[in-house]
This record gives sequence, structure tokens and C-alpha cells, in this order.
Amino acid sequence: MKPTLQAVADAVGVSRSTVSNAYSRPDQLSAALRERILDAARQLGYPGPNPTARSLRRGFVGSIGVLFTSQLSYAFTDPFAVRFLAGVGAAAERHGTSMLLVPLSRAEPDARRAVENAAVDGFCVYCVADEGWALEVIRDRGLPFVSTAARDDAGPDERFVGIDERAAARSVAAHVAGLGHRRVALLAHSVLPDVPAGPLTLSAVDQVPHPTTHGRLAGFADAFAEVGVDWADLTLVNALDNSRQAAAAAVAGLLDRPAPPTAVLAGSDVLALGVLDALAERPAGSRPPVSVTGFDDVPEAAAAGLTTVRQPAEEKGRIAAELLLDPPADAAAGHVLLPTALVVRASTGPVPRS
Amino acid sequence: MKPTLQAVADAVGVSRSTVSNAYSRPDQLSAALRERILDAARQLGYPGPNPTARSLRRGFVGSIGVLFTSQLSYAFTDPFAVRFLAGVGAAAERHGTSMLLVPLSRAEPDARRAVENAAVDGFCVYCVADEGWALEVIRDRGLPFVSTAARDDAGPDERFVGIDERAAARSVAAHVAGLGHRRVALLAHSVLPDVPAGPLTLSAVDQVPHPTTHGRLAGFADAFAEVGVDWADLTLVNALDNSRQAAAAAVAGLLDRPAPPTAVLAGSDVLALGVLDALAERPAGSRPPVSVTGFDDVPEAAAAGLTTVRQPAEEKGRIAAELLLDPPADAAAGHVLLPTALVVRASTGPVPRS
DNA sequence: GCTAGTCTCTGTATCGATACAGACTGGATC
DNA sequence: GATCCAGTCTGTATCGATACAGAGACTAGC
Repeated sequence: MKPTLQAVADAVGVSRSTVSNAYSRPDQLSAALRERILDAARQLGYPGPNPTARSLRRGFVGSIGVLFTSQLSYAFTDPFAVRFLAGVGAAAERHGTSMLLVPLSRAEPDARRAVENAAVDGFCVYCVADEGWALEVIRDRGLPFVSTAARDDAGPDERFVGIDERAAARSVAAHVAGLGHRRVALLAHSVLPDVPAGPLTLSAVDQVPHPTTHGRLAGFADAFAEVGVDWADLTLVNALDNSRQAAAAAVAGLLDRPAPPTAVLAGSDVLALGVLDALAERPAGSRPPVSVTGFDDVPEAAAAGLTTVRQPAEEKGRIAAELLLDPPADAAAGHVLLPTALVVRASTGPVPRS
Repeated sequence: MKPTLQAVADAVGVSRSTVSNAYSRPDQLSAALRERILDAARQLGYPGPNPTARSLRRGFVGSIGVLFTSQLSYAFTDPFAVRFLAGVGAAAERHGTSMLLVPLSRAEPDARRAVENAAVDGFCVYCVADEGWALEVIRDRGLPFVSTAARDDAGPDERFVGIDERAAARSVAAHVAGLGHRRVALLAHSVLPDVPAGPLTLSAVDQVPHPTTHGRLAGFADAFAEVGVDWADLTLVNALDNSRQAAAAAVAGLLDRPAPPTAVLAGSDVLALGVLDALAERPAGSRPPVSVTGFDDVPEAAAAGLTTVRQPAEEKGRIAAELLLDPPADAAAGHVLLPTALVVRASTGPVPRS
């Protein structure tokens, strides 16, 4: 067994407190004694104060949690998530804090335990859809958190960093509408729980539960409503998850229709890239000319020439961590809206005349 | 203040132990009483057992640490590291364990504290160069760990997952040598501490401290020694870090020489991509025909047509975590060598006749 | 020579739980 | 009626540290 602080104290012949001070408050004892204590500790192989015991007593841990809706392994597949994590990591690093990644993938009871047992001082909630319970657990634990998706039930003092999803989505949709597109599909993932992949009829956009997805779809709809295309005229398509494969599978049938949409607006770059994959797979002859847009502007988007909306991923992570690690005194400053920008590339063009 | 377990016990009129059992060992009390306890807890807003106190008593935490040499933010920039993390994450997830990312970037005293204070049950050491002290801290704490870089001072029971760096490097170098290349540059990062970017003279490959870098450079040298090109005839080039920018900067001068190398063997794909960047930047007229190879086979390598050595990144992470989470009884099984494969693409070709 | 003030160091309470031995039920067994 | 046992529950020790009040020793000032 590893020696404890008590053992060191006994070896030197001082009290536990003094050994503790030797490590944590060097100014509280003479340099000579401190040296003797550290020497004895070295000799005994004492590895320094036990982190768990220390944080029990001190009341904080020294690490922040990042909560994911999706699987941990998936988080690393999504380039936007990776950039976000990089931002959180950079800020955490500056504060001398580590980051604990907490996935919510498994069945609720397990996932709940993970949130309950996470040894952290607070959470960055990357993307929580229906998992409202997770936020409740965090609140019950009395831990601070920063969320990145606007939620209806957010308290006024709740810290948040994100973008105006609806306005951003509207901007890219307006660009597409301006190019003359009227037969348009909107592609999103997990639009409703347990819906199959492919086209989906929804009487109103407000039925979409996930706040981010809802905001983006609503923004798309806004822009088209302005040119006289209303919700019922838009084709809503569901993908099973946020991956290229899922997106390609979701739109496959659509593209085979006699009159395929002339534009597909995707809720994320990853989905958009999947649509481009699906198009690229077709022989040039049967490849309908479809404009495609994404959302996020991940690094791959530039290479693929994807028209999209840029949002600062790393910045988002950085600010999330900073709002958590040193909260602004002013509640209003705890609510950060980041700028977005329409990035027009080659994947969108005017409607082909038929 | 949040209520404690004691408060719940008092409210129900039972002992602390019984409340504890209600949460952690439901079979130890009647269902009825358990229900009463949980009800009272809900009513009081008791969020369940405090994770810190629980892990102090139980002696384990339920999360594993991943130790990085480089900055945390950088870890997410390196595609190989990201894949590795994805693998660790997948395995951790299966075990119901979270992962704590611990960077070693800052000055040693701070970084040391980070390792000492990390609330984890063990470490995956992703890539520790000169930071031998970190391994000592881990050992002192009595924590298990798995390393991914072969080290000279590794004990026989030390768990390890990695590849035969030297043989793998040799295979790609043999391919290049077979194409006829004899004027060759080897590009690596942080070859020696505090060396500037650019060409560097080293009397022998054994002077390179970092085990991975050493293994790869030695492998390159092996293959060329076989065709009569010895160490002194190879140009060693240092990059400041493992990034495309650093690689491009490191080789810039080299490519401007009157007789530039006909091939550059890089110690990683990221570096190799940087060399390709540097070449692509030049006007076609002054662009020397240089074969370039990488190492790792990250996703970007395929797109860039980079000849490289494939090593299973995610697998490596997955196995590292698994060796940590359920250690094989057999010590030999704790030492895993993964297969590698030479992947020939368009970035290498025969020496141009001058 | 006495009081005040500063430096060190000690002792005890505390953080919030879990482990374990043992005590109390009530019913079955002999 | 005594014994045994399984099923529940309690009490106390323990995990490994830190916080805080306060005790001695020592210096300085008057």
C-alpha cells in the first residue's frame, strides 16, 4: 500500500497538518522543516496528497466535464465537435484544468449514473437533445454549466454560448432562394425520435423537438416563405444520424425521383458532404444538377467547395469553457451570441432551366 | 447547501448506511424502505451519493486519463491523435468509464501537478517524450498505465501497445530506395530539444532521444544503408512541431537548393502533407520533382495521394484502453504489436533522369 | 521586565460517503 | 421451547486529506 500523509507525518514526527501544509501552503512552515518533510516523503515513496481526498475536503476537483449526446467515438468523427473540443481544451489548459469527456450514449440509467458520478466542477453541455434529464441532474448536483444550444426552459441566469441558428440558416436559404430554387429539400438528422430515414411529413416546423435542428429548419423555412414557398411545399428529409453515410442513404431515393429537388439544404456540413457523396456516386448521366448547402464550415467543406454558414467552432468551445471557469459577474455577459457568415462556394448555383 | 446522505437518513429516520445501500446495494434492504428513502431524497433534492466521497471510500474513480505530451488543443489538430482518442473513447464507453484528457504542455511544475492531481484509475500515455518524470509520478501514485511508445526503461510487466516503428519505417524507405532515390531528406519534428527548424547534422541516429522518432529515423536509415547510402549522406531536417506549417517551413530552404533532394521521407503524415503544401505553393516552373512519404495513413493522406505506412490508429487507442481496463492475466499479452502496411500512392515515383 | 505581535506548529472537527461486524426480527426446524 | 437461519437494519471505523482555532516560542518595543 502507498504511504499516506499520516505516515509521512509519523516518520518526521510532526502533525498531519504540517505535512499537508508542506505541500499545499509552503508559507505556513519553515523552509527547513518543509525540506525535511519532502525528503522523508521521497524516501517513503509518498506520491503527494491523494487527489480524491483532497478534492473531497476542498470541495472542488479541478476538471470540467464535456457532455455529449452522442457516442464518444462519434464525437471524434464529427469535425465540428472536434474543433469545439479543441477550443474547450485550450481554455481548460490555460486554467490548469483537465477535461472529462462524458458521453450520454448508452441507455438512460447508465448515462444518468455517468453524469451523477462525474468528478467535475461543472459541465459544458455540447449538445443535448431530449436529454433534459441530464441538465436536471447537473442542476441537482448544484454544478454550474454552460450550454451551447438555446433551450426554451433556460433560466435568465443560465450561461450560454451559441449562434442565432435561425438567422444563420435563413441567410444560406435566402442565398439559395435568390438563385431561383423553389423545389427544395431540407435535410436534418433525428428530426423526430424513431423516424426512419428519408422524406418525412410534418405539419409544422415547431414539432421538431431538438432546439438546434428546429432553429435551422425554421430559418430555412423563413427564407422560402418570403419567396412564396411555404412549409408544406418543402420536402423534409430525415437522416438517422449526423454522418455522411446516413445523409447519402437518406437522400438516395429522393434523387431518383422523376423531379428531384433542385437544391438540398442540409443542417450540417457532414450531412451536406454526404449528399455530395451520393451525387458523386451516380454516373454522370443520371446525376441531377442539385445545389447543396451545409452548416458549420468545417475544414472539409472548403475542400469540397461546399456553400455553407460559418460558425466559429473553436471559439465556441473556448468561450464555453471560459464562461464556466470564470463566470462573468454580469449575468448578461453570460449569454454570448457568436457571429456567423454565409460562405458561398461552388456547390450552389442557379436553377438549371429545364 | 445541497443535502447530504445524512440528511436523507435523518429525514427518513434510518441510518446513513441504509441510505447508502438504497443507492448502491438495493438488495440489502426491503423494496418498500428503499422506495421511501428515494422519495425522501427526491423531496429534499438530494442528488445522489457525492462522487468524490464515494470514490475516496471505494478506492477507485471510474475514469481513465489520457496523457499527452503536446498541448490539448494540438491533440485535436493531429488527425492521428484524434483517431487514437476515438479508439480510447470507444473502449472506455463500453466499460462505462469516462476519459480525462491531461495535457503536459505547460512548465513542468504545473504539468506535474496535473498528473499528480488527476482523478483517474490509470493512464493511457499517448506520447511522452522526455517527460519520463510523468511516468514516475504515475508509478509513484501506484496507478496502472499503458504506453504507446516503446521505451528503453520499460519493465517487463509494463503494458504496451504500438507498432514496430523501425521495421515499418524501413518498409516505406525501402520502397523509396527501390525507386532509385539516393539524394534523400528525412523530416522529423523535435529531433533534439531546442534545435531550430531546417537541416541538422547529427553524427548518429542514436542521438535522437524520442523513442518513436528514433525508431522511424533508424528504420529509414536501415533501408538506405542497404543500398549503400549511409547516415552521413542523408539530410536530416527538423521541424518545430508536428504540423503542416512547421513542415513546410522546415523544408522551404531545402527545396530551393540547386540540388534538392529527390525524395523527402517524413516521420508523420502531417509533416508529409506540409511538404506537399510547400511544393504546391511554388510556381510549377520552379517546383522540383520530389517524392514524398508520410507515416500513419491518416484520412487526409488518401485524399492527397500520399504514400505512407498505415498503422491502425483507432485500434491502438482501443487496445490501450482495454489493456488498462481489463489487464490480461498473462504479462506477455500485455505487450501488443500492431500490424502496419505500406500504402503506395501517387506521391512517390521513380527518380527523374536529369 | 512586561505586553504585543509574529512565526510555527498541533489537535480536532470535518468533508461525504462505504465497509463490515453485529444486532434484531420473525419464521421454519427439530 | 430451544436453535438456526435468512433477511434487514444500525453503529462504528475508515478512506485521506484540509480548515481552523489556538498554543508555544521568539522577537520587538517601551
